[in-house]
Amino acid sequence: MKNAQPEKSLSAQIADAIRTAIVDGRLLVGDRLPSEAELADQHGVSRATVREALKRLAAQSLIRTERGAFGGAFVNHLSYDEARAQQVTTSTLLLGMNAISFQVACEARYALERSCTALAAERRTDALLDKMRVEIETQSAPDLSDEAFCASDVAFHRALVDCAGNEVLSYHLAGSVEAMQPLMNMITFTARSRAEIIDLHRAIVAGLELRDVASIDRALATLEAYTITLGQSVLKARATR
Amino acid sequence: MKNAQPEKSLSAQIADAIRTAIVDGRLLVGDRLPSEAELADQHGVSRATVREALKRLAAQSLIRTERGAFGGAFVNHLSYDEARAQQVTTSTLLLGMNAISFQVACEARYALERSCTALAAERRTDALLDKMRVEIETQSAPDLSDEAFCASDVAFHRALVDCAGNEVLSYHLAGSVEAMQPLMNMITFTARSRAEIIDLHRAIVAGLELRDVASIDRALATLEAYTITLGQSVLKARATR
DNA sequence: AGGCATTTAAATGTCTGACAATTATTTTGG
DNA sequence: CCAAAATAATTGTCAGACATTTAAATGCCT
Repeated sequence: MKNAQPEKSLSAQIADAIRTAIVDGRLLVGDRLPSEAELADQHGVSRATVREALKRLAAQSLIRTERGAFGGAFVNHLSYDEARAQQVTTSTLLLGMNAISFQVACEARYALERSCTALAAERRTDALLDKMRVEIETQSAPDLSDEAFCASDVAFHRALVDCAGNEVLSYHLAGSVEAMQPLMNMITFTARSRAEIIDLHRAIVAGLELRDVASIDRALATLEAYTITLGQSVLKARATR
Repeated sequence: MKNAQPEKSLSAQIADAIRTAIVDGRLLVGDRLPSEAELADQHGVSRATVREALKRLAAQSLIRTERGAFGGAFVNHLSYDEARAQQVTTSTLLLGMNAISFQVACEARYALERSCTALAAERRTDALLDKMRVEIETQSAPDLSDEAFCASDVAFHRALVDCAGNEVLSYHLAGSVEAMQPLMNMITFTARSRAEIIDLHRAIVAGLELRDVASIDRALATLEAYTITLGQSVLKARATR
């Protein structure tokens, strides 16, 4: 069994040691780490090296630091929002760097989204349905920018996954769908295509209201097919330009 | 519009600036950043501060550093494996810290997994089916440790999502499912329960072979219900102990 | 005793300058 | 022409210093 990285930098090694302690539960949420000076002593390195290690952990939101007396580095309580923000950053970058075709991205997005329809139909609340109706209203504004339309679209689908009433599922789905948004944004929406999309959004809300899973799935499938068509026409237009 | 963090540390600000440049595409994969000394000059800070900023970015796999002449910090090509590893770290920690009930985790896991069944049935390859059969064989070994059984279970489900033949979907699903494994591991498997699970795995493979989506979904639903039952009995045993 | 201002101490944030270690390139020597 | 040695650029690490922040301790006045 060989070591994967025989000689990582000291700051990376120290970061790994602390990270492992956190993941394994030897350090609990809210625990305070020793001061930088103490850590430097314990590991036999300089304070600068310890600080680089701590910054690595801070970048992963594993710890937070507070200044002043009785400050220091504390094991952070990772919130759903923080975790999702990180997931979105990583995933967005990954997708942006790997020449993903629009069709593959679209297929993945709607496949993921369909995973919550059964639970969403069962558990949808009036508050979330209202939220979705409000977003549909927003999307219907004739002078809305493409950017704002997309933002409202994300909010709409976010509400849809929240309908499933499972916070873990919401976290994963919202992160995944949000990360794909830059790829989805390749499309420019005409008034006509916006109207089509809004109609499908209405169908989704109606399906949720009636707890009719099949109709929601049909609407999502139609939305997927329509989005792919739009994407292809955009690509074709670019190619012949 | 107020600034969220009016005064972040300089190293955090510099890290943000570089991160934004990467995400926005002003820095491309493979590009070399200026040397630490140059960055220090450009931002009017010391080299130590720049180094802390770079370590933050390295922790997110956004850059990699090479030593020596013509070394430096390079914009990293994020691979699916690296991205998934990070996603799993973050998600695992999030789920471990937030008192997620076993039932909620289980429900989310199988909901996500079901999102790929239709595509998987359509596109499954013989190679992946064989892989799944091999894992079933592994799981059938009578002297297998719980740990090894779980590892093989993960590999089996990983192959299932790969059947969908969509790399983006594989990335999201594999990461999500893997992150939930520690929660799933609360269960200790008896010989009897292992046999039940293996039967359901066989049913999944058979369903894929016949491209029978409904039977795969049934098997997954049964697996979900059975897993939740197992989890509840474990919890009950602990409570009365 | 109680409240307010000041001091103090502990910690992180930053800077400076130095040296070690690494590595591609260049030079040198045969 | 090729191999060995010198070179230069760059990151990794260290030591020490000072600035800044913040909670607690202290002291003073009412």
